[in-house]
Amino acid sequence: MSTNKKSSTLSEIAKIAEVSVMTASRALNNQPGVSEEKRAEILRIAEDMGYVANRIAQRLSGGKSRVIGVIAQLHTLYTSDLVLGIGSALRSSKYEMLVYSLSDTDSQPPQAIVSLLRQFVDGIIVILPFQSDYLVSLSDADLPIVTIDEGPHNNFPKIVADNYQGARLAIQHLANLGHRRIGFISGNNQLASARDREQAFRDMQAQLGLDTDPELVASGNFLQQGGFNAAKELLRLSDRPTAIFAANDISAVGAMAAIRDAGLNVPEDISLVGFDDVAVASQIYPTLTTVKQPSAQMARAAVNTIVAMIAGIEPASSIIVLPTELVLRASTRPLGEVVAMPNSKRPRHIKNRISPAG
Amino acid sequence: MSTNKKSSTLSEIAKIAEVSVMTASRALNNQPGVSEEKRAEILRIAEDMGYVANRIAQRLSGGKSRVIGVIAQLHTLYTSDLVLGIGSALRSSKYEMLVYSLSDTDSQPPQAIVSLLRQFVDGIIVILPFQSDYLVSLSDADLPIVTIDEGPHNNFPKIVADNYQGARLAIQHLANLGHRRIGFISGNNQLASARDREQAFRDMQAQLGLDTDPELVASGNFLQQGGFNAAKELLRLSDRPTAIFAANDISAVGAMAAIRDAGLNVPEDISLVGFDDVAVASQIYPTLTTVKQPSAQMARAAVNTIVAMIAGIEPASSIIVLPTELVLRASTRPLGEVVAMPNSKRPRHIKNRISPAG
DNA sequence: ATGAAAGCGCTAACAA
DNA sequence: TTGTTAGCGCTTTCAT
Repeated sequence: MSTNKKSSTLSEIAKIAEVSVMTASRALNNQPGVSEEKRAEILRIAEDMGYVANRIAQRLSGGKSRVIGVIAQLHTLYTSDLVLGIGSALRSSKYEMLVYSLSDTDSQPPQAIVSLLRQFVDGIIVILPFQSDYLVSLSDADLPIVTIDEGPHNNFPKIVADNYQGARLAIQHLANLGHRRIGFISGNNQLASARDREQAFRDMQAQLGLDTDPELVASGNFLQQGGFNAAKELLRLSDRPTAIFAANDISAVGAMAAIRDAGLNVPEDISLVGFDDVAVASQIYPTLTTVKQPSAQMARAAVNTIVAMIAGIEPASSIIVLPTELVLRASTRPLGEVVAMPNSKRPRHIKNRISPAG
Repeated sequence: MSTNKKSSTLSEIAKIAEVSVMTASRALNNQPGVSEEKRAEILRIAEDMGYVANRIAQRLSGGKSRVIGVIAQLHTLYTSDLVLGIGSALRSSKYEMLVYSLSDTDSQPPQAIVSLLRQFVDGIIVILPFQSDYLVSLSDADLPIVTIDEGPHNNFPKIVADNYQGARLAIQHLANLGHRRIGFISGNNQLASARDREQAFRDMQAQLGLDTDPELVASGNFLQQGGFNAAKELLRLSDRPTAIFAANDISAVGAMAAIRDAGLNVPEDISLVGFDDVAVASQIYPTLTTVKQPSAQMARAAVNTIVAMIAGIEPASSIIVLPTELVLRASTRPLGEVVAMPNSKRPRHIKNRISPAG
């Protein structure tokens, strides 16, 4: 089929086709100004020689590289999901994706990377880490940027999940099950998502007439250890909560460990709800009731937005909010329901069996 | 500080310093042929103007981009760990990392990406997916390539974990606990790692005089669902195994679900061991005894190798094998040991009624 | 020690 | 419709 010798150049193609480089360029880029015969001929030759345009050169000469840069903290499960989603959304476009992974200690990319990306890519999708101040250093560029999630100093178009509504669903669910004393494990409040979830919790406390002791809010950090510590605190309360809502799934995993550590069971003694619906939520035991972020849709929205911006179309709205959804699993149950517990099987009040698939 | 206007160019720096572009280039690249005064002067100005070299241009003109490409399947937990490790290993070097994420359906990158990377990066680290045939299309390039894990058609320097030894450790551990009837859930046998682990299992069966019924080997695929199905098979055996060794952690997670589904408990009824030591291994309940892959070391070795190759140093050995290690957790226990179950540890039997709030 | 010239592979802008 | 001329920002080679 195609000889894969040394990645031929445009001028080689042009020479063989006996046309100028520009004609070859136009033909290959589907631009007008080439006769159909020549175009076909050139395309054939290019195909034949396995020609692949050099994006570096294209970019340097003022063109597009057709590469989208993604900046993300890959060690965060939820962020990984988003990156995967962006990847597949991009696959149906003519763009490729290259990812820069923030280290877990760095909360912002080194200047070198920012410049590198700016030089090379046509647009950047940033999945916001805890700190996003560095974004301002990008803002004067003519490079399209879209962010997922919202942080301070963020003037770019953003894609967010409806965190507030999602958290409301979670609390409502617990309230429906009869819980009135619900603990909350907060996230990292530098992130709007964390603040929204907490606000929803507080609003629902008032709205539904739940217990409102301040000690019912324990501060976490979106990490497992933080969830563990926060849950420990909640369990130490003289009148401990009958349910806990953790600001994300990983915190909930930590909380579950703390609950077990205290000799209690989920959901018999304490119902537990997370947020995100990352893979581990359906892998742990009991499986975790959680609020699903629409990460695939968010990824697609981010891709659509950035592609439009690259095409010169300003996004209609500077913020797109996507709906969240409650996923019922086995970590919640009605308060006070008396259950017979067979030795061999855990009681299951929710029909969801353990799903083997992630 | 540094004005961040429009990313100044070499010629601007040169003009201000009143030298030629070449002199500026030499100064900034630490090359000989510049007087110390001029060098200092130029460096100062560059610093001052926030000059950042354009790697695209550097690369196009035959230089290095100082970027390492990584090709990986990010949706695999273990692979993610490796990528993170590569990132941090690289952080202490002058290289940056850009990741291309294979989709879970594609097992090889599109030609476009391969060309793109070849044009842009100084070297590529490939974390092998199940199929790696595409590697051959790279082999005639003068681009340094290192792979992690081993697949077919792989003539590049490779970094691997000692899968064989690790699996031996796992089986030995189970045998030490008294298990004689051990089931095995295989991985994807296109991968050498999967084959090595299975071989170790078979060798140990013979060596330790364990039960060797062929039905004790159930075929999985390194995925959760595969582990689930395989475990189901093993549990259906009339004389079912007392312990199961899964070829990776995700399979083990699936197996654990299957075991619970059958009304059995880990580790009381069945001991379970995984492989990899990904995050979920310590997040599930009970925590999973597993064989830890030295992913940080592997990442570092890959980085060292690729950096050396870029510098023109051929690696001493074409394969580097790093040791694995058994991590003891809660999913294994001595066969037949009668355990008293303290109320606080065995959740199933306790019944902490919660008084209604109010 | 310094600089001028040429070119990497491509694409805008302008001729013909 | 086609080709020519620049030039992206840098580095190599070859002068000086």
